[in-house]
Amino acid sequence: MSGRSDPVDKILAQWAKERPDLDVSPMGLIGRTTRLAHYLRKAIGKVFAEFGLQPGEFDVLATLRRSGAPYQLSPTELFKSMMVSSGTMTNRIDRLEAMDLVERVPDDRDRRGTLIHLTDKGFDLIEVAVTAHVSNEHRLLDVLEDPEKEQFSRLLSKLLLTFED
Amino acid sequence: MSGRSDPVDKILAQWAKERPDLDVSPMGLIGRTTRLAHYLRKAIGKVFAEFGLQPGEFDVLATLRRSGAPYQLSPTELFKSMMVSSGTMTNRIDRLEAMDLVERVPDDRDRRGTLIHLTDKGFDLIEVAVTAHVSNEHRLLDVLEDPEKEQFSRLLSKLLLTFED
DNA sequence: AGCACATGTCTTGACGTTGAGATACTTAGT
DNA sequence: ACTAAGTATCTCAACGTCAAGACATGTGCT
Repeated sequence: MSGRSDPVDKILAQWAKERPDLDVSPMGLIGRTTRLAHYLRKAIGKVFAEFGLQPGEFDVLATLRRSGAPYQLSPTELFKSMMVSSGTMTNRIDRLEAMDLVERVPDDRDRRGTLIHLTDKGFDLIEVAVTAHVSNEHRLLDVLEDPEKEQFSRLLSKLLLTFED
Repeated sequence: MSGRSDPVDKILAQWAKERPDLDVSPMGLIGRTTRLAHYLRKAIGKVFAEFGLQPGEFDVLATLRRSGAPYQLSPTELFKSMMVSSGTMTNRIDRLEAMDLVERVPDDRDRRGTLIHLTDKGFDLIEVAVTAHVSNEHRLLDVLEDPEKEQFSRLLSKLLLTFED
């Protein structure tokens, strides 16, 4: 059988009673996904806060870090990879620059462009922050067995691919 | 094997190269979840917009509708069930009231309280909006086989329950 | 070369949400 | 009855995000 009931089950039961003409089963899957994302975001954000970072700021530093040496990307590469608007990225970079975690350097190849470069201070910070973050993520997924995690990822990926095209 | 690769796989590969000391596998599951939630939110919001509603406004109307006759709940019941702050709920109710979709009525049993009541206009609107919404949700999950949906829901629920306590 | 269109970044105003606090009312204990 | 703590709702300032547009530079076509 399926496990204990969660709040989403109650919602589905209400709809079944009020609108028996509708098959509201997709609400279960979608509602749980958005709800889970909400909790994950919150739990993960707590760790970021310990390092004085907001989620969006962490994302920028992490993206620069994992891009490898020389740890710099253009604002456009950054905002496209994290699905936010260009204006949002400008603001994030402004804040990170004020904290001396990144710096704007002119792009020699394209005089319209700027490259966002991780400073030494930014590198050191994201290095420890990522370690704590990943450890936290392990903890959050602790209830799932390894095969469950794999299956979960497979299903997520299958659905995700219908959007990423 | 697992299906085609998605953008999250690229992120994991980058981390594997840059930080081989870390087991970043939870990033895969969590990253896909938040990413999926982002796309779902966007795709679902389009349908709401067709009815002149924002996601949060739709949520309020839908919660009132599925609560059954007499279609009224207190602001506190509303904001707690949808995990937003009380201030957010005040704003949403203000907007819905300006559209004549809900009305504030005094609570006889508790003079501090107010009950948010779905107007006839609000009822008629959410009735058609929910129908369109559910149909849209079916479409969004079309790629998944029925057993996959069940498994997906089970895994989501298992993880979700670790937060809802 | 010259011109039209595309691209990169930043600016601006508006929006929804948050969290802290204010106010009014209720409940429970003495 | 009275008081202290709790509850319900709203207010307010701050914040991050977005969408549209401005401006500068780059690219491709004739």
